[in-house]
Parts: sequence; C-alpha cells; structure tokens
Amino acid sequence: MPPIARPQRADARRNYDRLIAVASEAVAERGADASLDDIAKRAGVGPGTLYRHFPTRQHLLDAVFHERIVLLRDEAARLVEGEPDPVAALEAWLRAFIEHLRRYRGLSDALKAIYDKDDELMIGAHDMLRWSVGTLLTRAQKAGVARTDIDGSDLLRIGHGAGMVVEPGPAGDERAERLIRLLMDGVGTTTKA
Amino acid sequence: MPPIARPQRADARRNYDRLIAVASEAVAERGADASLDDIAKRAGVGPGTLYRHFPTRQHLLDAVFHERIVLLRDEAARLVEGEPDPVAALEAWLRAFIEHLRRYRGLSDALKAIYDKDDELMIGAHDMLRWSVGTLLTRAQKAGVARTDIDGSDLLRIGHGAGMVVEPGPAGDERAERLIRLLMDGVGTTTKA
DNA sequence: GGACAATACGGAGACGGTCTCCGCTTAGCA
DNA sequence: TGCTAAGCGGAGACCGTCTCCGTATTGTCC
Repeated sequence: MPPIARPQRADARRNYDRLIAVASEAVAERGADASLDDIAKRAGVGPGTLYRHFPTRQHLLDAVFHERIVLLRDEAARLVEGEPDPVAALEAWLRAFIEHLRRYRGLSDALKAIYDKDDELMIGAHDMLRWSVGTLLTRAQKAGVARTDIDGSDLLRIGHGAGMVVEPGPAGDERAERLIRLLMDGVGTTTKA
Repeated sequence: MPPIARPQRADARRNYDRLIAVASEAVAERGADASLDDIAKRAGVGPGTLYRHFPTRQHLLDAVFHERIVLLRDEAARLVEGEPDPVAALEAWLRAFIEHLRRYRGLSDALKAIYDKDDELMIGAHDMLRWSVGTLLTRAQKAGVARTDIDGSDLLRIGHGAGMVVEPGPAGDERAERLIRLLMDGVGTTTKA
C-alpha cells in the first residue's frame, strides 16, 4: 500500500484533515467498522471525496493511527522533559499507551502491522514508537532502576498485548491498572538481574 | 445473548452441525468477516436456515469458538494422560493455545468475552479453559517445577496476549516460538520465588 | 480582476453482504 | 397413510462500499 501524498490545494487539505479528525472520533466510538459514508457525511463531504483521499478503509485507519502515535510521541517528549523520576515517566507513558489501545481498539491491527508495512506513514509510526519507549526505557536503565535485559521492542509488544486484553471503558480500568503495575514490577531491577 | 438450544429434528441438527463446521473453516480462512450467505451456501442451506440457527453473526462465532475450545480441552486431557513431564505438557498445551489464537484470529474477541458473558456456551468455554490450564499448571506446581505465585487465569491472559500479537502463517512461527520460550521461562521456578 | 487550466468536489447508482418474511417441504408420530 | 409441528429456502428490502463523471473551486498568469 503506497503512501498517499498530502493534498496540495487549500480546500483539499481542509477536507483531508477534517476527515481524519472525524474518523478518529468514529473509530473510538464505533470501532474500525464505522461507516465510511457516515464519516464523510459527518465531515461535510461526499463519499467520493473520502475515497479520493483514502482509497481504502485501511488507508484512512492508517492515517488515524499515525495521528494518534504522534500524540503518544509528544506525550513521551513531555515526560522526558517534565518528569524527573524515570520510573514514573515510563509508567505514565505505558499507561497512556494502554489507554490508547483500549480506546482505539480498532487500530490494534495497524499497530501489529508497523513491523511489516513499508510505506512512509507506517515507518514513521514505528520510529516514533521506538523513540518514545526507547528514550524512556534507556533513561530508566541508565539510572539503574530498570532491568537491562529487555529492550523497547519487548516492552511495546507486551504493552500491546496487555492493552488488547483489557476491555475499554470504566469496566476494565481496574484490570488495566493491575496489568500496568505487574508490568512495571517486571521492569524493575529488584525483580530480576 | 441467550444461548440457542440445540435443535431437535434430525435434518435441523444435521444443518446445525454442518454450519458450524463450514463456519469454522471460513473463519480460519477469511476471518470473522466471512460472508454469512456464503457460509450458508457452502453448507448447502439457504440464508434463512443459517439465521434461524444463529440469529446473529456473534451466535455463530460463539458456537465455532466453543467447538475449538472443546478441542483444546481434549488436548489438555491427552497431555495430562500421556505426557509425564509436567513442564513439557504445559508448554505443549500453551503452544496449541497460541496456535489456536493465531489461526482463529477472528475468535479472539470471543475469548475476551468469556469472562463477562453468562450464557451456557460461554460459561462452558470458560470452565473448559480453566480446567485445561489449571490442571496442567497445578500439576507442574505440585512437582515443584512451576512458580506458585501465578494461577491459570494469569497464564491464560498472558498467552492470549501473546497469541494475538503474533501474525498467523509461517511468517510468525519463529516469533511465536520465542514468546512461548519466554513464557515458559517466566513460569519456571528458577526464575522467581 | 478576468480568464483559464488544473485540481477537487459530490451525489447518483451499481454492487455485494445482511437479514426477514412467509409459502412450501419434510420429519416424526399415531 | 395422513396429519401437524418443525424446519427449509429464496425473493427482496435494506444498508454500507465504492465508482464515475458532470460540476465547482482554486490558484495562476496576464
């Protein structure tokens, strides 16, 4: 799936951005099966416009996914900057990551695919995630408060698994919290060499 | 979602069983979105018949899910009987479990739901899974070769996460193997108190 | 600011999957 | 063999997907 270039004309760009924003809501509300015609309608454009910008549902989902990952990277950057405790920072980011997975459940296939796909969007997402978790984990490891026999990829994958297994909404909040504590437990140096 | 009683008349029962068998194939091949009319056609019945037995797609998926879980329980029983090494038995079952998840990817939502749903089918599935993993794990724990601070539920959940994160087909085989080894590593008594 | 490409829009409609309704068929029983 | 309850199945309404192409808008050049 080749990446779709960002459109040039002002009206096109406006519609493009709007579609992503509306789709983002729709995916959170109704999952990956949200009606595309409905998304187009809510964005105030015709179906033709949606399909020109995003030839398949997957293109649209990928774009939404990318947008959410940007937010997660920003969160990581903020934590590196503003949270001096490396463990607290890592935990906060993992919490945000798992929240993302629970809320945008329909996007978890996209996350699974970042390892394989090779278009610009997905490579970008992969890099951002690696940077986020890598930076936070390395910092904790250098401070001697995280075991050194795991890497960002491990943490990402296990966080992914955890996020997918916990239902969204308040119903799963407590279980999510338990899993996060378990994970952080496993990351700490006190647990294992 | 109330459970659907198994039909009584011979022809109805024949169609019911056939639909599940065909649906099972279809889900493995095309995922949870497989066309229901197509499943009906492949089973040699009209769509009306399918929808009478399984009012919603979820009913059909649940039935297929239940059938697969029966097989996993049988596998556990066989291992308890025929594999004297408790660790090897547990590992073999986990491998089968993860294989199931990779192959019947579309059923993972059903697995997630067994904790909440309260119809007969799902309670049965939950019990069978708990029995399977519980029996194998307890045996290993009693033999002193598995840590005692985890229970079947933990193992089920973590196996679930692992199975969902690895792509199906030969492409993911190696990664699946790595995760299984990691899991078994974590289960062993050498690792943790 | 007018005119002209180039770019983009949008909705009618074909297509395919979902699900229902109800007239017809069959199994099982006496 | 005849009766009746149970079950069958397909026509068709409905809804979401996606395309095609006539129309509209943008940006540019003078």
